Amino acid sequence: MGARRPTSRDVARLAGVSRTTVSLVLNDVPDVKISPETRERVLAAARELDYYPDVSARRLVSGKTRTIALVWHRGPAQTYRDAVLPGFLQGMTRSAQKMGYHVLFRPIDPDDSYVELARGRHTDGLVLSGPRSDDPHLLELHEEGFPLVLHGQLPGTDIPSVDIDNVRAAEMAVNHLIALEHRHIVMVTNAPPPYTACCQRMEGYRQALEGSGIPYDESLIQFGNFDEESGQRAMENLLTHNEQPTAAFIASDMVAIGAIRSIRDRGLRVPDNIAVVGFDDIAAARFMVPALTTIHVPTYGLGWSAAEVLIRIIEQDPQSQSQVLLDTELVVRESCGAFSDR
Amino acid sequence: MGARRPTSRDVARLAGVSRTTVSLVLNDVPDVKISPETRERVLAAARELDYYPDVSARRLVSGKTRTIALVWHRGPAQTYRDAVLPGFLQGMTRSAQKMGYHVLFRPIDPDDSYVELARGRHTDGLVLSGPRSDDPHLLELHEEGFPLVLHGQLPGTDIPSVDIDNVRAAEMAVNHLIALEHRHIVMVTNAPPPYTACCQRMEGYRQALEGSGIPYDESLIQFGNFDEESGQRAMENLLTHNEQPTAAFIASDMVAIGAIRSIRDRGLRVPDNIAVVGFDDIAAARFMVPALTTIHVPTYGLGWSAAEVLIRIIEQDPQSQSQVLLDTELVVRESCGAFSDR
DNA sequence: TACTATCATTAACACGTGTCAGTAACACGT
DNA sequence: ACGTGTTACTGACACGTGTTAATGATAGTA
Repeated sequence: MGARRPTSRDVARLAGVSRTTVSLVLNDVPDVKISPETRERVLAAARELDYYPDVSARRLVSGKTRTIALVWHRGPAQTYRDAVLPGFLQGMTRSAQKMGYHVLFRPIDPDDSYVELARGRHTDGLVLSGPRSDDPHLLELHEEGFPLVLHGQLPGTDIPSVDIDNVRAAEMAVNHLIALEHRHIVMVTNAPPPYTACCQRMEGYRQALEGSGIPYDESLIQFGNFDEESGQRAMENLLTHNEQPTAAFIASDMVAIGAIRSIRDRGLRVPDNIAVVGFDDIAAARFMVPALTTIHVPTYGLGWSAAEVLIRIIEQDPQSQSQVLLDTELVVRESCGAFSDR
Repeated sequence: MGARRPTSRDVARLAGVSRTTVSLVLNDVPDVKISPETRERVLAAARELDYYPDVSARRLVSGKTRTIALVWHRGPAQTYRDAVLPGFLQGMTRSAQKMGYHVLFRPIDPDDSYVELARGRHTDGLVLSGPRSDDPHLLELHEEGFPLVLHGQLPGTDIPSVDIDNVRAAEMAVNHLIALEHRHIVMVTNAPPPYTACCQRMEGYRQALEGSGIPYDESLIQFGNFDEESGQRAMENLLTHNEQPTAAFIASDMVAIGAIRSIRDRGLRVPDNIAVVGFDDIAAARFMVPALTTIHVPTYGLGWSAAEVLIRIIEQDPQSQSQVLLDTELVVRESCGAFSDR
């Protein structure tokens, strides 16, 4: 009944020392001399009582929570973001755990707020994934000096961020098609132009073409919008209004699924008539027929880095590098036709 | 510089009242009379100072953290579990949020522990997903009365749990094949027999067959092991050692992907030669060719219920129902052949 | 007027920890 | 004998909140 959970005072009493000594021993405070036998007596008492210090009390006095949160904005790209979440979250949590931090998960809709996480000393810092540039709290918190890290870039701010190098990734994808002797390559973006990643991937497409002396033609680009349906429509437009391309760079696997459907609907085959390279390497890419050649995004690494950068900032580590760009990898499967010529 | 964050004492000073009054007003304590003008003065002061109460202090005194954790065991079924995580976690978090709780995410490897989450007053309760029956801490915590909810069932305990009705789901899947006039139906399980879900899905398969007077033959069952490769091997065995079946119930989509590959390798077609029904409805199921007919698992609902049940227990709500079984849905696509006869 | 009831407010304690300044006890060198 | 260090420990305060019992003021009765 009255089995109250033990406090450090109980441990002190049992070990016959003061509460201070208990704290010093259990926290291994450096530069403090405790005789070996006293130390052992304290440890034994703590073990006997199955004592665990109360984190709330500890946080109150230290002013640190040793907790960070992942604020996960929901939006139009829901299915895509669901594909990213497990890797990102696990990477972030592992990294945080390694440095002694816990992770709070907080999905939010466009309208609702997350400031209380910062304001009430709930967390020591936040990782924000998928924020809109018009987020009212974002700059406010940043200017107050509250530790923040973005997943994805927001142009025009100096808020630390973690992202992939979209330009290089897209360039790599298109270069692969060029190496397969394609010259007439269309593109469907992952999202509308307001999204930073969209423009960056277009830029990579442009650089790859120009690097090989192929003229860059904007009419060969259509904008996708995260989902299959947008890909189907975009590709339909491209096939209707242009000379038939031999290859397509679709800057999102989800969009690519729709685009491929549209190619098939015309009676054309992938990769024989049109080679396709996607972007993201979602789980389904491996299982499609033909398996999708795509850009692999290191979601685990992104989460890991996000936590690492954030915690560096929290602990005011001067060597904190604030803009991290991770490399991607091209995963060659079947849809690009690299293996199909015998 | 000295811009210390405001405390309730600052608010009290600014409003010209005592700290107690501030607390009473901001917490809307019932059965306490505060004059309207005082109340307004306090609220104004709090607004002006941008005051947010310190959660650590609040937790210390109340003894409640209003936080629950999701303990996510990693294991052999990694890719499958990654497919479940987003739905479950978001469902759990939404539900918790609605009741004023926060959610901590904690992935753990088979060896490492999670007891500190319970012991240090870190959380008020835990949702455990994918625990092994030999988990040493599990019963210990439960017997101490610490609030726990399992995702998935553990036979032989009375620990509250949330799961789908595997037996009925499997029965539904097989009945669908029977309704399509299949009589020779093989089965590949999702996992080896130690896993509860495996036996339950076998039981559903048996009940469906016997309900239609089809003899139940154990030699028509092979055990899968979460991944594609196991499915490929299992189906290969079935096709080698038995008369060729007309349909297959594969109790896991991931396993089904391998099984279908093995069917194709024999020169057979799905669903024309062999109809296939899977289980789980992972994201890829929609995109496969043919699209996979499967059992949809309400991951969001499972997470939602888990949090709901857990919080009921924490708040000692007497109407807490401790064993929840959620219904599943059969998603008819192409692989079962329901649409292929013209 | 005196006594009671209600109202609005507050002083004081408790929650469990980290840590600073201080204190005995003892050894050491001159 | 006296000052100086060192060792091993402790008393007391602080962190910011929720809450109970108490208080003064005001109104309502007899």
